[in-house]
Amino acid sequence: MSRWEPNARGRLEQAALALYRERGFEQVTVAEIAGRAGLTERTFFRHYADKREVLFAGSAALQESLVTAVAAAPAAATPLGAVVAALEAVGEQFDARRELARQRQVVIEANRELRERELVKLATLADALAAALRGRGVAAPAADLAAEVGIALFKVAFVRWVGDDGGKLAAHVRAAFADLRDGLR
Amino acid sequence: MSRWEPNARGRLEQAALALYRERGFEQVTVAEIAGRAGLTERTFFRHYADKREVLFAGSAALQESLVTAVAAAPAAATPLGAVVAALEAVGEQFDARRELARQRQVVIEANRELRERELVKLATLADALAAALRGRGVAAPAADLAAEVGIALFKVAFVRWVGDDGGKLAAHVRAAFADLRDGLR
DNA sequence: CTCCTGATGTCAGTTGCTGTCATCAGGAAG
DNA sequence: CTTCCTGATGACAGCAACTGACATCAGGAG
Repeated sequence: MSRWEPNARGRLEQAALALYRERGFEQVTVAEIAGRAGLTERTFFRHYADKREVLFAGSAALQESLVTAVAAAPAAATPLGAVVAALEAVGEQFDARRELARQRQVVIEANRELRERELVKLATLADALAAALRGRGVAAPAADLAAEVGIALFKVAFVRWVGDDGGKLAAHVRAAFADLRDGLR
Repeated sequence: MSRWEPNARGRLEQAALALYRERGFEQVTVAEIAGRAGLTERTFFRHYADKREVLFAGSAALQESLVTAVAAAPAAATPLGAVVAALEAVGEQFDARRELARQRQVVIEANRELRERELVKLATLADALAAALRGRGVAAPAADLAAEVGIALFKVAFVRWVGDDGGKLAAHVRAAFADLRDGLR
């Protein structure tokens, strides 16, 4: 038996989401989150760089999945096509945790600093996507553009998915992509 | 003659940019900025909500210009076409202050919190563009998509413009738009 | 002349975040 | 078994961002 309760990070994330939902991000102190998780404030900051980051622990895994999926897209796919395929592929990760994603999104949208942080995560995803595209031989300017537009599609699709009980995220990604094609016709 | 030196905001903005360039955003305290501007820390926070915001004073004017330009686009223009036309129209505002924009961008890119704030400003612009499009009778989903994609084009064009001495921003916007069309062919 | 307004100063306080050192269970090495 | 080391944690002091409350006072309105 180990000296401390296991899964400190998980406890911190749960405590933080619960408290943010109860009273709002600004009304919660880091000391309270740590206390509910049976830890101290100092330990919170050893696991998360700041008070916002605790809500974005999953973004690294998402990025990895996306990059892998881009690399695995058919060789004949266009840059944007590969990105869209990758976005569709990770859709299941969201579908499986619908309720958690919804709660998290409500908290994020209620606070400016959290919206800020989310945008940074999306921009980081765009950078990673662009790098993955370059790895497929796509030239840098085209890779940047496809990645940015892909993230724009994802943002639109995600909003529609959160508001659509039961629908699959991948379907919304495909729909947004189709809308873009139509809009450019 | 008035009681205080005029243009307190302008002095704060100049002092902040100068200090951020000299030592980097994190190494500068708000008290120092205020001191260089002949004011106190408390007064700084009366003009700007936080230490980052002082670098983004111009974004409100930019948003207003963009919204006006979208409203003024030809009635026959597609949603994305109207957004692109608006982006081209505001290009001159940037061309006229090339060096200032460049210095500001160097400071912003050197710091994570500032990059975060910039993304928020761009997202806010996207929201305003979408609203302006709805004002032209564009349905909400198409308006959101055109606005997001328009901002994606702007981000790409801006990066290219900053790295291209002498080129006009509007030209880079047109080029990015053309690239997108080509990529979807 | 008086009163009011608005930009500023002063000061105390909360909290996010960091540096530093102490603690101590359990595994590795002897 | 004893010793040493490692890694996660706690304890504590401190800085700086940001806020609320109250004071100040030049100049305009009346």
